Amino acid sequence: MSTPGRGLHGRVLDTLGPAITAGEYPPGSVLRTDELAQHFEVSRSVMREAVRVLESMHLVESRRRVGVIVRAKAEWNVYDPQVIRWRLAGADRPHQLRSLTVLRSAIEPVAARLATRNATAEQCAELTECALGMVANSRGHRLEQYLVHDMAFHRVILTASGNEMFARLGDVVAEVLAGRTHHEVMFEDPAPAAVTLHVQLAEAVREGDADRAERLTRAITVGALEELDVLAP
Amino acid sequence: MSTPGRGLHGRVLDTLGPAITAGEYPPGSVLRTDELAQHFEVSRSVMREAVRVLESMHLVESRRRVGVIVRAKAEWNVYDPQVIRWRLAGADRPHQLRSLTVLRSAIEPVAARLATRNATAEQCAELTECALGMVANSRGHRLEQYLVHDMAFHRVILTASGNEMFARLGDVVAEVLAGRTHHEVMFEDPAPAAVTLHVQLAEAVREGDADRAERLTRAITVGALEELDVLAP
DNA sequence: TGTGACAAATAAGTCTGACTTTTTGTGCCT
DNA sequence: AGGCACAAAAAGTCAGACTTATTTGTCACA
Repeated sequence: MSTPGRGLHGRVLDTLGPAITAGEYPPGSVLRTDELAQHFEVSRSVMREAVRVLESMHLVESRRRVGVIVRAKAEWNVYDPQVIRWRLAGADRPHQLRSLTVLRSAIEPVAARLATRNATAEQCAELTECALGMVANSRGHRLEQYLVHDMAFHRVILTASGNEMFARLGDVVAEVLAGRTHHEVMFEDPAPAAVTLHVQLAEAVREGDADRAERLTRAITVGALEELDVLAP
Repeated sequence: MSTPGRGLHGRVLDTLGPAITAGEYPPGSVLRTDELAQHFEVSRSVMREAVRVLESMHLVESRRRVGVIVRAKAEWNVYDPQVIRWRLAGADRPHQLRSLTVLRSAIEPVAARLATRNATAEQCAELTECALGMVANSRGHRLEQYLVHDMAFHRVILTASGNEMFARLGDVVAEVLAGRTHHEVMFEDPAPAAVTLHVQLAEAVREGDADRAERLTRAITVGALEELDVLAP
């Protein structure tokens, strides 16, 4: 996923970013650029670039004569895909996963409703294709293939909504879905009911039935939330 | 609002960021760091820091032997508050405002529902206070004071939801509300119906009536959408 | 004519050292 | 106690030299 190690400063971020988002430095902690540069064995210019990136994510704040101050969690740019990845890779992964699933439950029903108005013929076809792919891989422990189609399905819905803010959540939703398959307990085949819902949703979008599309999507996301409650009570 | 001019690289971003988000450089355009540094009359190190920030926002991509490539709009981190501000300040402000209002219409009803479960006593009190403030300033062209309470109201709802992803949209919603008052045509006092809805919503949250809270919030956001349709058909 | 390897050109990337600027704390003086 | 001047500290800025990856063009060879 993404692009690890695009330059020295990226290498630094790969360890400093997760450390900060994991809460290893309590808010208000002060880091000094020179010390960090020494610690990571990079030049000050490289370290400064890394700090600038952290600053643009609102993870830290750089102040003259003081140093680099770690900001409180409430100020972080939690929609930054990089921040999301770091947090999903860290200790509060379950908490983060829940937050994102709740976000999905708010966004996706509305996106589906909009998709019934804005989806192109190609997008409708793609949707049906994805749904069929899910059906085809819903039995016999073909979880990996199922996941591919599931991620594609939701991405198409979000894109077809025609709202750029929704569309950009495609990566996030994909990450959540992938997380469920890869990290959580997921030995069994997906629930048949969920598969059916996706097929019906593709139908509803194709037919332009906004209410039905919204209702079906709500059912899907409620299912995802309940699944979370079972796994992490 | 935010922090303009936090260093030289910030000054550079203040003009380069808006230029890129305004679409002045078509996707695929190649910028050269050295030329930019000359143009802005800063050293290369400062220019590099600015580029790193743009890169972390996925506005550009830096490639060796090639230069700094402007990414397609679809790749931008459109949830980055800085990007949102730049775009709201630019030419496609109406389009951006609509995207954000649709986002509100998806998020806020769910946030309000959650708030009925998670809001603290203080937050309920604050909510009522804001609603009263809105009532008190709803007549006689006290738009500025009305706005302050309106922004605070929605911020409390989002925070009280207990979901950090929702909470972080407080700034965005505030920006949208402020935009409506300051930039759009807004000579008249707010619609009495809207004011009433806020008062009732504060009530519903206090009483823990989830369905009513969600329904009322939906009414508020639908109102905001209709208002947009009237102003920019 | 096409293809492969090799060389040159290019722009980003990195490092270092010197210098500037802002902020904070301290301690002296009233 | 209050305020003012001075000194220290750390980020910020700059310039220049050097490194490295990548692209592109060329030339020989099949």
